[in-house]
Amino acid sequence: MTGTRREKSEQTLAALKEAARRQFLERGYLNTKITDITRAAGRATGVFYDHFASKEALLQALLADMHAQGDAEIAGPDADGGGEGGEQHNLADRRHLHAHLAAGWAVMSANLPVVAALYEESVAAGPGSGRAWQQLTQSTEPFRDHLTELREAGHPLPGRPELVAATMGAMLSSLAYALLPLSERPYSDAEILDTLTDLLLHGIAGGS
Amino acid sequence: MTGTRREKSEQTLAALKEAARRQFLERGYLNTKITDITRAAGRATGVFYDHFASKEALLQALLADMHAQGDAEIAGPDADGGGEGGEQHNLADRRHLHAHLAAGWAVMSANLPVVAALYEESVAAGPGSGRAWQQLTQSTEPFRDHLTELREAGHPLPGRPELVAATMGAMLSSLAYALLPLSERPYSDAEILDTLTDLLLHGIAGGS
DNA sequence: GTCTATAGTAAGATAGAC
DNA sequence: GTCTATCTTACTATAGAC
Repeated sequence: MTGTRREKSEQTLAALKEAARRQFLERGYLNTKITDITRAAGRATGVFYDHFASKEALLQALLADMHAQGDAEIAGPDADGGGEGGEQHNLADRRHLHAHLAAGWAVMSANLPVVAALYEESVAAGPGSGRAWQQLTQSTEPFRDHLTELREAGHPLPGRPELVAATMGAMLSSLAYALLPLSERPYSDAEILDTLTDLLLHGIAGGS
Repeated sequence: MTGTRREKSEQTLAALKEAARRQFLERGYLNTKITDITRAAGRATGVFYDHFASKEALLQALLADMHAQGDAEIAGPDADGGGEGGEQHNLADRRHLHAHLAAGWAVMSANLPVVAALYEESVAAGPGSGRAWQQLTQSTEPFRDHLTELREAGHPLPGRPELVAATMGAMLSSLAYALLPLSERPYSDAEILDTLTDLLLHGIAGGS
């Protein structure tokens, strides 16, 4: 019974999504046309609109899939398996900071087509739109909260938590967009994460 | 004698460029159509092609203007007025680092329409193109050189100079694109620069 | 040099057959 | 549900008058 209408539809839906992910990564989200997706999925052009209202709607669906998949927040590994409930997250602790950065990096790495597409979308909205700043503050909320705790615990910070968090996020996402898609990557994930951790923890002056 | 053909042409050229800058900032480079530019300049559509072959060519012209204007390198204030020739640039010194960041920030601020447009262009090229990484390494060459010197002088760094430089550049440019165009800016330039300086110098742990 | 008018192109979106 | 064929729109780019 692989031939019911329902099943065929789901197969097509999945094929479209998978094709879109591939195209978004290869051509970029902005450059990908509806026909690129249907062709890559081996379907006719018209089929697209039986499943999605637009390319933007498709991206939102992919985003929902990503969230449903559990890799919830871009910088919030708080729900990691085995983590004790009330455990303190001290960002000033090297292990914790490294874990946070690694988690964010892993999420972006695993969902690169979607993450990169969202990034392109927010940039394409134009400077005046304010979407870049909006997305930055939204996606770094977990960072900001941890930094606020840190400050309230008496730890001095280089600036207001929201600004520091946004700065860290700008660094992470921008670097991920530049480095992760490369076929010949000049640095390993481990080296990047170590460098980011040390830079954020002790700065240039602090050394490794 | 304000009516020679030559003069009229130059006026139109200038009007087109100025209109383009305004439109790039308001609508974003990618969203700006040729007709948006000519309309904003108060000229007919066809005129555009008498001066530029395409929107990309126009952007290159604006970039050339920016360079010609003297604000040469995005992070190289080495040619600052009054600077002694052989003066050492120690990035690990707070004043020097702050000056470098401030110079880069000022260039971006003064040429925001062009800088933002180039940023949009490199992102729109798509992840697979590698243009994002290319632009990042290119624009942070001065940073990299200074960091290399620092390392050779025995100063420990959080990672390889090129990677650290690219990371700093990613932070700067991404933050500038998000914050500078906002009509109601949540942070002053001074606060941003102080925060960036302290973060890069001593990290989260170091405090201000 | 600049204008108006229009040709050309590419992509989004839909209608109706199967 | 999916296909082919087509309509529509928006923009780029050019031609020719002034």
